[in-house]
Amino acid sequence: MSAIPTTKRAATRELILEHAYELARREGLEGLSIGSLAQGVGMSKSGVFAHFGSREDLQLAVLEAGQLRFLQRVKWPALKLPRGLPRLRAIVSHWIDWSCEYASGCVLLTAVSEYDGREGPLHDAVTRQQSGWRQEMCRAINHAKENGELSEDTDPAQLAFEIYALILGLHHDAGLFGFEQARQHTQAGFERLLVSYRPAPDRRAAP
Amino acid sequence: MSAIPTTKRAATRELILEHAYELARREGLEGLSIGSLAQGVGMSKSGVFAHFGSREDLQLAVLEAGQLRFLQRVKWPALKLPRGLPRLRAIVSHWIDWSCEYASGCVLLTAVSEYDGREGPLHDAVTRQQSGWRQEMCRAINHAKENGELSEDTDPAQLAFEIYALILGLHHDAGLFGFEQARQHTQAGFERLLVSYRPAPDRRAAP
DNA sequence: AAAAAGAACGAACGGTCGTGCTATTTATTC
DNA sequence: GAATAAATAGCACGACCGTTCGTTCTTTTT
Repeated sequence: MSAIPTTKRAATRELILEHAYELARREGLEGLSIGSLAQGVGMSKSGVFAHFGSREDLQLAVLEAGQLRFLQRVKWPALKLPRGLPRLRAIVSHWIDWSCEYASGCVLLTAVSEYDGREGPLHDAVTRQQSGWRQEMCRAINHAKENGELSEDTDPAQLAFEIYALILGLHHDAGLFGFEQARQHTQAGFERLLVSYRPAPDRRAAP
Repeated sequence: MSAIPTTKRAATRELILEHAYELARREGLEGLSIGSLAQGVGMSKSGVFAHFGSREDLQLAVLEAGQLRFLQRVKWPALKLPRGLPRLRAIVSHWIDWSCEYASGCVLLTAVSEYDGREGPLHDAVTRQQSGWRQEMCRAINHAKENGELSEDTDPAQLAFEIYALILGLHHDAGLFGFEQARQHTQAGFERLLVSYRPAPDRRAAP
């Protein structure tokens, strides 16, 4: 999944992070405890602890691991498609798949609500992560706009917000009311957005 | 804020719940600890504890208190307006105000992400709460539809989902990127939704 | 084979948690 | 004002938390 570990140390660190990521998906980064993590990987608490200088560093590492997974599941495959609407559609499509992969518990999203009110390294990391991704969404939207696939007066930040909102709705509803319905609402909402932002047809060419 | 307490017991219970609600807004229902709550109200842990048979019952009480506050801030004022689009607009407007009231930390929303993966009384209460509110949204949308203020092929559940998603986006962005921008995006998104669901104009009357 | 380095263990610390118990104080009722 | 009931305090328990420290076992280097 990532680079081949060179040292034994890096290998077990990777193993720990894998378990930690799964644990954090269920319990959140705040609910991630070293004790249960150690039990999960079959090590002692201190053995796990030694790989990260502190719990906070462990949480930061898990956050980063989560971002890596997200990017390689959502962003990278979309980069193969041409800029503009196809790539934007791919991003949203992969994003929906990613969100549906497991019923509930996206580490990155949970981290937002866990740390947006506090301060510290984790808050900073989450903020950096989120604004970075939002920026990428804006870029993808801008490409589509430049291609003439979205209306000229499209506000990229506004559309990015609306897309993000749909994904949040997906997470919300999937956990509460079930998957399929949530997925359909999200997809329908996205299509509706695209219609809403569709460029005005050329006056002369209207059917 | 609520009914006048008759007994001393009910009075201090109310007082505790007020503090607990504020605490849960910052820490979530899972982060709500009896120790810090007791310190907040100036009582002993056991004194506070005695008012609720268990921590779980305390959490349930806080959840209910949160819902009461939400309804009387968002729903009840909107009931004064006529059914249909005016009332729907009022609901969303009050909802946005409610969401912006404090930077971050809506007990009801936080509770969703805290309990949608687990099971137990809290999960059940949250689910009941959320599906109840969604149903109310659908009813308000249906009124507007019956008034001819929304397109005849409006899917109430779909629109309710999209409105809810916008509010989730508001919470998300407000905590991360600041209030004003988030509020504007939310309001603009809602207006865009209304345009998108506007009923088709009478063929003969088009300007 | 001897020596140095690295990784994991196990026990323990101080702290906080929720939750029972038993007093003691406070309010209500006669 | 005394008697009774309710409300709160105080204390202790066991569990879990993150963290530290010294030891042991394994691996690599000399």
